[in-house]
Amino acid sequence: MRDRAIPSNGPSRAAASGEVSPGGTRRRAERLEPAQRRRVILDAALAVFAESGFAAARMQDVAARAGIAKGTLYLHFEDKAALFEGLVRDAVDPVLGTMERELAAYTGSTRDFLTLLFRHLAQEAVHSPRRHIIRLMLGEGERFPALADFYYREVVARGLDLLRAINARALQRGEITSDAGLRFPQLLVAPLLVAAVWEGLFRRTEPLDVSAMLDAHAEVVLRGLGWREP
Amino acid sequence: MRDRAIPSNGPSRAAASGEVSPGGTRRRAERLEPAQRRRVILDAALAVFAESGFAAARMQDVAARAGIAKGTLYLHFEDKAALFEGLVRDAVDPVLGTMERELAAYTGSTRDFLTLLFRHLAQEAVHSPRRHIIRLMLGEGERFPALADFYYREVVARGLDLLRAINARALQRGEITSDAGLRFPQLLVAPLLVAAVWEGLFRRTEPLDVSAMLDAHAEVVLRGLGWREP
Amino acid sequence: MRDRAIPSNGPSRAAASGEVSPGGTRRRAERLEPAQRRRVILDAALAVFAESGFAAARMQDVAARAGIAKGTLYLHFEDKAALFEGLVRDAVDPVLGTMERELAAYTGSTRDFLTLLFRHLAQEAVHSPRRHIIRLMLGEGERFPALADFYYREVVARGLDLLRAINARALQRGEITSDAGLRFPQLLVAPLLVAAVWEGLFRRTEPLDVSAMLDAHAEVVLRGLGWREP
Amino acid sequence: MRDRAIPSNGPSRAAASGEVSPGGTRRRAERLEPAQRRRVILDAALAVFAESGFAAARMQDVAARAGIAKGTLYLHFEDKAALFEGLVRDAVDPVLGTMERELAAYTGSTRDFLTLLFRHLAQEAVHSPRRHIIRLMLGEGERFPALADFYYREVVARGLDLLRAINARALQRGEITSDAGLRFPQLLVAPLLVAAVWEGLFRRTEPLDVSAMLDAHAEVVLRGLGWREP
DNA sequence: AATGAATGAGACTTCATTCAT
DNA sequence: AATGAATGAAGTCTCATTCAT
Repeated sequence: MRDRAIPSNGPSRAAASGEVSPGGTRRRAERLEPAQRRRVILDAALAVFAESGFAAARMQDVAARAGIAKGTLYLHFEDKAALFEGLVRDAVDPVLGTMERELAAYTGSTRDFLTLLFRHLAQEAVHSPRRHIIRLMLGEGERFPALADFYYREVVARGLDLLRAINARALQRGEITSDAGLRFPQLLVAPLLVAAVWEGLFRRTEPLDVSAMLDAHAEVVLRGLGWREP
Repeated sequence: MRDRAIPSNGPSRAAASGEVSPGGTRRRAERLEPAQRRRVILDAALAVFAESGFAAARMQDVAARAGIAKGTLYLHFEDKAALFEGLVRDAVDPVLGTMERELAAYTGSTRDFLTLLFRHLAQEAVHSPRRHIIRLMLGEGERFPALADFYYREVVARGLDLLRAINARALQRGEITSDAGLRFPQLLVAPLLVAAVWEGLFRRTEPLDVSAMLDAHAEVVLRGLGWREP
Repeated sequence: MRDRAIPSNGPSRAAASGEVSPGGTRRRAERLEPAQRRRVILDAALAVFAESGFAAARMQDVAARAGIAKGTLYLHFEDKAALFEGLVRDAVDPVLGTMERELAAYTGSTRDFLTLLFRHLAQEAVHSPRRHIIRLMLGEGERFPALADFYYREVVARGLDLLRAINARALQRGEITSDAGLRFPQLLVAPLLVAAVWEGLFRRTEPLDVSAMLDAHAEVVLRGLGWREP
Repeated sequence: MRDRAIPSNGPSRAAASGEVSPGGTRRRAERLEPAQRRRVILDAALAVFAESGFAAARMQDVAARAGIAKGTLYLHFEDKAALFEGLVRDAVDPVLGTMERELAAYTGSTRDFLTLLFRHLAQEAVHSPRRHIIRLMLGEGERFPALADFYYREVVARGLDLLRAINARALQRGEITSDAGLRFPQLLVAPLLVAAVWEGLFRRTEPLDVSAMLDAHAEVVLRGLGWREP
């Protein structure tokens, strides 16, 4: 067995009798708009890659979960790596764009905006189905440099830019005094990474109240940046 | 079909007799104490698993890097999963124990101790060869729940306890006023996780000055906790 | 270590494109109905297992003899053991059913019926391709208890029941006087086992005239059971 | 796994933790007379080969059961095949020699001698540790032609000769009238083969009263050969 | 477009055999 | 002589990918 140290709980393959009966009962899947079919496949792929990681994920399982035949996958994606890339690229989310636009329009206090942002990002990093993307990047990113680059550009850099903009405005408005968040915007989102990782690894052992932690973080970091009620 | 009444799958004569085949001159590795051999294997395994992740790592590569034959691996580890577990378990480090003892003996300011701690942990998480362990846990941990548990107990829980102790003492001494770090010690180490991940994924795209970031973090978080020079 | 981010282990281009490599011209086998393919595989498996026994048989050889690739075997049988079981189960033959029906319809003398039965069984045990099944069961049966059970139920028990019925009828008709064959029907077929084994082991050293032996057996055993011409 | 369809109940190899600790506690075995050591090894080998057949038997298990190290085996036997051959050759038993001598000296009735012979052979074929040799020959004989020859010469031919001698004398004495046993002495021992096989395969499913069967056989076959109380 | 049987490279693991101690 | 760590060929089984239908 290749690597089934922890057996996946996907569809079991072993007929009890040891005889394998090929030719399942699946009917020919109905023709779908390519874009819709792509959507279905990517959703299935996210689930399977999230459960197994890249190398251990089986194309067969992706196909099964998408309700199509193995061969059909290859009509939409060149190969497994392309599917993985497609998955990550596709999951890059409108959240950032939304927040960028909201920031531009926002007139309220930075404290409130930050609270809003954390809530959005926690949603994204801890509860959305896309939360798995983060773990996948952590685990496989080093072996997909092009993908890490892409992810950096599309997600990380934009996110950090957004945070810098927030900091810059807060400084300019006199809400905070420290430029630490301008120099290292990572400090503002670091707890989100902790939350994402924790949910993946230690949730069962020791649950974490993510919201409370993020509230505490907001409080600490704002005070730490020299927050002064405007 | 060739006669297989007397199969011979022992070491090939050519290899055994010391002939040199072009491109592969490996001799029989010298006999080693089991503990030493184990050490050699684990070092090799760390390198290979770090580079490839669990599923994509090849036992063959581990063996080659350890300078031994494939079969020898299995004299020391039941299978690939056991090797991986052995790797993680073995890498649990004295750093925490050291810091725990140092904290007990430390009489200086919490600020200084925190600075010291960050420097130690950054060393561990960003520069030590064991830094890969963190990424491996991030990537594979969900598929090795027993290992995640172990890692939680031996590393995470102890680390968080240490941080709680630091916070409690600082509060008691009147150095800080907020109990946020007592409730969520994760906030103190979150940037270390960021650093570890960044080095793995984005180092090439956008280097990060980890020391400077950690200094900024210390400054922000201490102020955020209500730091007052004692 | 070579880059394995995008491993390729699909069919090699050379093979897929129909190039001919010297010494191995195998083309992709034509698609077959699962039942037909199964038949082909089992025939090949019988040959290979018969030649080598279970442990020494190679799946590769079964595949080659079936004219398919290794992997195809596993589309039809879970593993090697399942293939072996399928082989034995499948070989359970209509001979017994036929004889059971013939006995019910037979009105001639028991002597004649027994002669007929021996001829049939000798065919089965010494000349049919299924003769190997017997030796396989002898050699491997102890390591496949479920299979031994199955074989007992489907072949041995039914065969002995048939022999008991023959004995009972002969007694009732007054053709014989001894109930030894009723109590130990095994005695009637024991020479068939000898024949099967002899052909496998000593044929080359010392050929055995199976027909003559069975004729002698019929003569001796009938007289021994108290045969009296009806 | 090579073929562990039915796991041997030999010493388990899997440490629960997955870590393998080489360097057992076995002390260096005391020096033994080569002949004695050979004896110990062959006894161990019989047990292991009987349980697993040739291909699936492990030299390691033989060594362990003999209480010696793997390497030591090779001081006494060239290789695995030689060990197997040694096993079979060595197990050729004095029973035949004894019976040959007893026949020469025997003055009683053939019926009594036959009863005695059956009892001896049943002991050999069903209860002695050497009973496994028969199954081994059945299972592996075809792949060890030299061994099958040897076995034929040393056991089968001699046994059949003995039976022919018995028949010849009985005919000459007028105890029987048929020469069927002279032409096919196999008929006399066929039930022993059945007994040996039955014990190996069907004992658990359906026990067989071997003694009673052999008594019935003696009765039937003697009567069948035209037995007349002398 | 969709299917899924067929393919075969390759990974893990086993174990007969060797040989330095 | 005895040992057992070391070796590596070989075997089973997996699964990404292809292609005839």
